[in-house]
Amino acid sequence: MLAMENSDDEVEDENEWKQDLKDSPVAVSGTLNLLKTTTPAHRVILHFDLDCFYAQVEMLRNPALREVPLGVQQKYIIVTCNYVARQQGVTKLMSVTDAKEKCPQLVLVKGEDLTHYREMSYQVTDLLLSFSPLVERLGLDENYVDITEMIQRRLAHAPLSSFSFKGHVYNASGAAADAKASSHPELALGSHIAAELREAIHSRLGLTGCAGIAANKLLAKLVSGTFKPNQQTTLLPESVDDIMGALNGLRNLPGVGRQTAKMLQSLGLVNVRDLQLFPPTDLVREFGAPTATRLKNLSLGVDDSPVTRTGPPQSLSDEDSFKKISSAKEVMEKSEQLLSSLVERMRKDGRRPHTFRLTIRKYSATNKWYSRESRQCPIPLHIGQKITNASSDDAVVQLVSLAMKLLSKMVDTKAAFHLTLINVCFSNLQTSGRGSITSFFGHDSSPKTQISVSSHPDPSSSGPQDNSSSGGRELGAAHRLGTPSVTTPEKTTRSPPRCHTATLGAKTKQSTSVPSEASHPVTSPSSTTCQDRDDTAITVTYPLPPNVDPDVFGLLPVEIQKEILSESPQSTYQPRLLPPEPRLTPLPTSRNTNNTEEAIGRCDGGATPHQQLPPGGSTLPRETIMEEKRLSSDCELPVNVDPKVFSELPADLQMELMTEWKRQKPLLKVPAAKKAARETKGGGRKSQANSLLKYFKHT
DNA sequence: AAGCAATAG
DNA sequence: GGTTCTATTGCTT
Repeated sequence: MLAMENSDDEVEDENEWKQDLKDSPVAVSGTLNLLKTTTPAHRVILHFDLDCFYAQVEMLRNPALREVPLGVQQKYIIVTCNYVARQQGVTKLMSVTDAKEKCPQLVLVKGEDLTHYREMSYQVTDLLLSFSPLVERLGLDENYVDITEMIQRRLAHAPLSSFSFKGHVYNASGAAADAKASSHPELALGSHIAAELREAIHSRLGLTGCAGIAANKLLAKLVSGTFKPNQQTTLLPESVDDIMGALNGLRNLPGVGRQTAKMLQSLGLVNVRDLQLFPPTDLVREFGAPTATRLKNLSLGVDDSPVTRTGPPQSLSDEDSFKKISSAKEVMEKSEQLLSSLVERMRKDGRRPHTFRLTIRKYSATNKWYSRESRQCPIPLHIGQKITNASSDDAVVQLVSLAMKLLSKMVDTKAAFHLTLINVCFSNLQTSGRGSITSFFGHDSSPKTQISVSSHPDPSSSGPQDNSSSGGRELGAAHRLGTPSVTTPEKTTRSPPRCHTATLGAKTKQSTSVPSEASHPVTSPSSTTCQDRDDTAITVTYPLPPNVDPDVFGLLPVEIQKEILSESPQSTYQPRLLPPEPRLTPLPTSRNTNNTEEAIGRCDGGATPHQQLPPGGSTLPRETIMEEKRLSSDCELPVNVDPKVFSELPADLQMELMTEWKRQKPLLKVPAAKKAARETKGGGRKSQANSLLKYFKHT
């Protein structure tokens, strides 16, 4: 990007042009119209992860706990613990009995009530928001921050002199790292910004945490944990391959959960390298093009997903688990408890819920685990009003009766039943017409919206910005509705709420893009139609060189990928558009069924009973799968498609075609694969005589 | 819109 | 392994 600086005479070639368009509306207008401005630049993403969050909050509330081994307990589980306890062998999700065994002096505090954690969590987010508008929450204790703009601003009028890294650099020690600082000025600056944010969070909120600084969310998250308590790590592009390779199993890739890992394992894939090398066509067959592409990219450390601002929550729920509840009366009492607190939370939020859901977990020997079922319904207007308005024990009563109706749709209350969990949930939250809420969520009431740009006063180097100035974004405190601001040192001034975009009512998803007035004299307001944040469109990845499409990238031969990633000569790849290919007739599942037997138990010890694998060649032993790549792929082609011709097509096109052809494949497969795991679902429960209804006249 | 699965912390 | 108490997204009907 610096290279572009002196490129007055440099001709933008088509690819860069297009890339710019996709990359950043702002950069586009700047770049196109005045060549001088810094171009897209690499994104720099910060991942911030609070250290043993619940334990920290408890230690904050009671400082005496800092010196003792502390565990936060929910039911009979230690959900987290401080580092003193960890040194004694206590770990997360350990049972209380095990923990006490390991560490008899362990001090326990109850943590079922998340109120304090939630409040502190939002204070952290709010503090981060005061630095940059692009903050995405992940659970209560993690946040992503897109700090690209902050960096660009500093880079602009910066002491182009010495750059250095704050904190650790992945796979590079002090001296070597410093040498690299000048070749990665954005990341170097990013590391300083990370240090400032951590310091702000420490000094103002008293909390410590880890930060990861990298080119995308995936990498930032992965790197943030490399030095554990209260430290930070920056990942340089040349180390991407290292950090991906260092992952222990595919399960450690964010986005790959248990089920996906299982399916991958059934394909013979157990570590990241396996996935990197696995033939794209086979992956598409198993998962469909979009997921296949995502998985491939994840394995390579490629992630173009934007940091999406997290708004106020889209649902509020309260739940409790227990050994046994088996009577309608107990359900009512429990529901009332839960609803009382939920309604109170809802009232503080200020928005009005329009749908209500009841979720239960039934006990049964076969169905012992993980089956929740739920029923939901609209909330009648008169009940909705009572929630937000005056003290509404009234609302609670009505809601309990609603809950019982929903319950009767799931259990035969006349017969014996056994519940182990109840959850009540408000969703479809709408901001009430011009109320207090409007001012808080005002111009951005949609929970998730992407902000392309903010008109920043520029904090210029440190400290949160003065959010009372321009811009009309008073995001600070946006989430803590009703919570009388606690300890925010610099009280987040809820500035004159100018809800300019009077967007009440239906505002779903859209991108609000505000032209920047800051450093870029935006000149083509019209052309920039920066609504290119559309999910179906081609996505872009920043860590990749400017003219490489990430969707395609994942499908290139590995050598090429690595070459590209190592910043070697530009690939000659040109993004392809779909040719007017005439619709080919779908392959009528002429599946040459698995030409193989099982070979199931492969791949590491097979202690676990592998459920039988999905049909279609995936049951091959791993080596076979690897070797067989090409062959297996063309036997899937429709009869009227020449395999050779097909193989010549660009990989992304292959994927799209294949998805169309076997539109059903993944569909059939997935259920098949999960069948075993989930077959336990008991006999269907039919909605039953509403014996209970008579007790609730309702209205 | 409803219900559920998958993922995550 | 599916604990606890949430919350989000996407698929399917």
